[in-house]
Amino acid sequence: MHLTIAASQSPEDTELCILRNDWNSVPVLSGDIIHLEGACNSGSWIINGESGYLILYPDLLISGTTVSNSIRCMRKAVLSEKFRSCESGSRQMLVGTVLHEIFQQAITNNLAAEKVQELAFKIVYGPKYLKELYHLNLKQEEIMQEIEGYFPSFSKWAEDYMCKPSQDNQSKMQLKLSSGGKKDLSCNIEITQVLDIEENIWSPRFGLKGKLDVTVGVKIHHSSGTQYKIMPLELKTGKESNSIEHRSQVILYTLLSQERRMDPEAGLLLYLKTGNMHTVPGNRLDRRELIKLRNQLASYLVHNVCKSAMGNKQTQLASLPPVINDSQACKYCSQMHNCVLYSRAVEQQMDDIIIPSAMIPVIDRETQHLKLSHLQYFNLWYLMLTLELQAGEGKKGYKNIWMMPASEREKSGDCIGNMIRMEQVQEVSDGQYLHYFQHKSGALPGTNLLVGDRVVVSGEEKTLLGLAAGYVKEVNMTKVSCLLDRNLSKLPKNTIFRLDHEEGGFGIDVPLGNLSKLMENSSASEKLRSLIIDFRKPQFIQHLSSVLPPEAKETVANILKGLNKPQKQAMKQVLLSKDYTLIVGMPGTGKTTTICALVRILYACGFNVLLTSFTHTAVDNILLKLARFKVGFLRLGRVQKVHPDIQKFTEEEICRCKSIKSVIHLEELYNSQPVIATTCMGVNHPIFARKRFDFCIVDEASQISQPVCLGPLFCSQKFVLVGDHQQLPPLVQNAEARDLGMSESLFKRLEQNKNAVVQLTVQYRMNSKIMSLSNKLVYEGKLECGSEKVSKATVNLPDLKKLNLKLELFTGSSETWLKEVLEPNNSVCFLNTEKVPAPECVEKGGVSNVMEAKLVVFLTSLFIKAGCKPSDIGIISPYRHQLKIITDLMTGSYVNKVEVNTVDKYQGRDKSIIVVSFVRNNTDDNIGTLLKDWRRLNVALTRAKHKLIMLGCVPSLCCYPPLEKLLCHLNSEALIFNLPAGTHERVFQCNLL
DNA sequence: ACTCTGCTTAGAGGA
Repeated sequence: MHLTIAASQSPEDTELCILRNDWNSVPVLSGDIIHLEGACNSGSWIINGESGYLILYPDLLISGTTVSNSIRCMRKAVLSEKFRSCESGSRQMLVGTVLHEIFQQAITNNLAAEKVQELAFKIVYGPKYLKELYHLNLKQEEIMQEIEGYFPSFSKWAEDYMCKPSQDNQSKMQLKLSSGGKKDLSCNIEITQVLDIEENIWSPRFGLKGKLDVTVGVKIHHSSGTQYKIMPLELKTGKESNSIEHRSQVILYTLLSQERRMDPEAGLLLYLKTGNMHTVPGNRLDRRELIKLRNQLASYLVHNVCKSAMGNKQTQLASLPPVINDSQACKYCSQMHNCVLYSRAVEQQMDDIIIPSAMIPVIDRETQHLKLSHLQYFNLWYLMLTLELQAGEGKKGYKNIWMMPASEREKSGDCIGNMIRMEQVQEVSDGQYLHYFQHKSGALPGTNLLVGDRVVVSGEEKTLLGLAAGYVKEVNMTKVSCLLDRNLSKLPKNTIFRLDHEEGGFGIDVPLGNLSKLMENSSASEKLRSLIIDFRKPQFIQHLSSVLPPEAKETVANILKGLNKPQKQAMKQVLLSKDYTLIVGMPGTGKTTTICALVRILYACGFNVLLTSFTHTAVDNILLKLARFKVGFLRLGRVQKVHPDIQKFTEEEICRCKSIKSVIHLEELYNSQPVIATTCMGVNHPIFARKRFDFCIVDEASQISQPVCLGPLFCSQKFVLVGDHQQLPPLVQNAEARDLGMSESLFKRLEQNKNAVVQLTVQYRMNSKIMSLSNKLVYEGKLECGSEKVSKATVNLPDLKKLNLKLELFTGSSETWLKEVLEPNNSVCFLNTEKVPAPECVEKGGVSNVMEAKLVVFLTSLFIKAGCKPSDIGIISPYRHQLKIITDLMTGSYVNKVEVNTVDKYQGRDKSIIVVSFVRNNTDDNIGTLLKDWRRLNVALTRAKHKLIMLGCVPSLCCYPPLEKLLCHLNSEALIFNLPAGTHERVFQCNLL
């Protein structure tokens, strides 16, 4: 096969690459990116059996284990990459992990029998593995007992291979390195140095990544002489199989090692059960076959969708590697469920799929519990998630770490280069090392890096890629501190580092895992399938008396006293539900209060509750309120992301304070509270593998995509979704996925079952004039004010008179609109910028409107002058760019305490005064999609309590149907004020006040 | 046609 290749974009600079022997099976297509290893002679490369490698999509790093697992079944290897969360651990795996750690620590410190015993005790009875032990329902004693059997082999191995071993102890080691003597195979191996533990290597050269158990310095004594090599040492705790898979893993590590140092030419494979060690030469032949395997894997992982043949250009899911014909291997396969599911739901819809005949009955049997509707649901959501993942991958900069120099990446704020390590590295807890970094030249460059962000630490030198990963603990003007997973203190003092912000790296793991779980043959999944996919009518019981325990009646009655009518109705509906309830929380109707009351009532009735939402903020919002009552709760999730006042309720903090070190105590903690709170993504926590809940409450459910929302529902009898589909839906980036319906939340989907819906209509936020806008446009008049006080409330501007006098002095009577805008009784006004003029500016990545921004800042400053607290004012706009301009205008002035944010971010929040900048202003039909969404407009209109001021160009905005409706209404109410031409010029003068 | 939040993520072993 001949390839025309180019190292640059210019078409003249081409070379020829000839693929010989079976290299021509590489699934390479025109336009693909490849990396070549080998020699180039006068513009042509020859890759054949003897020399050269072709690496397909080298920037896709595939792990060593994934490649070696693909030897037996490539389909499984691909599925395991996609359905990561479906790979649940086992007792043997945990034993393996623990033994790895013991050996790794022992080999670096001391392999003496009593020291190993001591170390093992410390590790097994320490806090590190408690969660996994709980997950598997194992006792620490069991693990201890099992691992003790390995220790004699540790000593045996140490005697055989460390500290000048005698020849006779070793059972005939054989190893020949190309760089060594002639036919001298038998040798004696001596480990002289332990250089690293769990060394993390990313190799964009071979398209591989991996973590090396141990990196050792080895002396190879042949009769003809001695050689020294730095080699990977791979540990295995299972049967001494010396299998192809194990050996392949080591061979791949010999490739990875080349990223950091000379070719080791071989690696070592140590079976800890027996203490026997095998040499694994990194032969050209084996390396070549493994790289070809990796290329195939890469091709499958990259091409996960294809355009349908039907000419309608619709994207559809691509087929996976074929099903293998080995029912024995499939019997125990951890991906069996996903394998047959994909075959039935996706591949059997295609024409050209061949399945080994022996496997057909297996696939049928394993999927017989699924109806066509279920398979279609799986297919559609898998496709949409895949499309959306691709949209995200375009932006995420994980490969930028090696593709872009730090200096260039710094410009986007996602990287800081030229860093040096300072002070000591502190081991905060096991596997967490606190590092301090300082810029070589003193001050840090501007950066987006925030506390709690994920970072990857690399050396600026190419050989030190991906040294460690962790979280930012602190950033200030001169230094950054990070909690990293590896201790970097052994590197030379003058090593120069770069810290890269790891964005987006998170895939579609959780939603895909949930989707897979929904298709399982279990009663919980079956119930959810019938409710969610087949729209089975939710059931309700008749009488409260059967759920309400007599002893709880008084408490419940007391809680109900504090609620309004629709809220009470919601409580009743939830208690009566057998399946689910949907609570529509219209703006300002006290969703948080309602959820809080609901939790208290459920607790009083003796139920346990799982409380979730998509974001940490939403979860903590409820907990902040709940903390005032006598309902105990446990908050799961990373402390850094949790609200400071809630941190003391997190698992991590409690475990730290009580220094919990036994599974029994951990289990006690998990069972101690009636309420568990976490984000929807947190459902992979071990607690959910064992605990069941009576109710699950999901807040902001209308903003969560279906497969994500599904997660917490599996471990609960009944669920309550709280949301408002008239507000913003889940964010979907990929247009095709959006068109296929990906932004439909579970809340929206289930809302068609009217009998499950309760609406909260009494609101306490907006005064009647502001409320009436969204009441007219969206809620069909259902909203009502909670009280006369709410209805009549206006903004408090103590210094308004003084300000008005000053304004008159400066502007005379020319700006009458100004007085109207400031007047507290004018709760709603729209300022038409048509005549000003205030044109928009469309740049790549955003839309903005400087003139509008200036007006916004001017108005804001007037309100502050009139005596309004900056924290009572909010500025919102649909466009991020506009916010940036507004913020920049305000920096350094007294206005800068005002919160400026997007409409999307303001959902769920409110302020006394809200200023909305609509931005759009052009004469051509250039229309964005943001303003076409009436839900976004609804959110914008319902954030203000007392005063809502909108700015925009009326004729331009009339292109957007939702805004046209709004403007028409405002016009009929005479709430639109036309700004006279040249307003801005006079505005500048006023700004000098 | 620009709205953004979730995440320890390579390997632990079994047939």
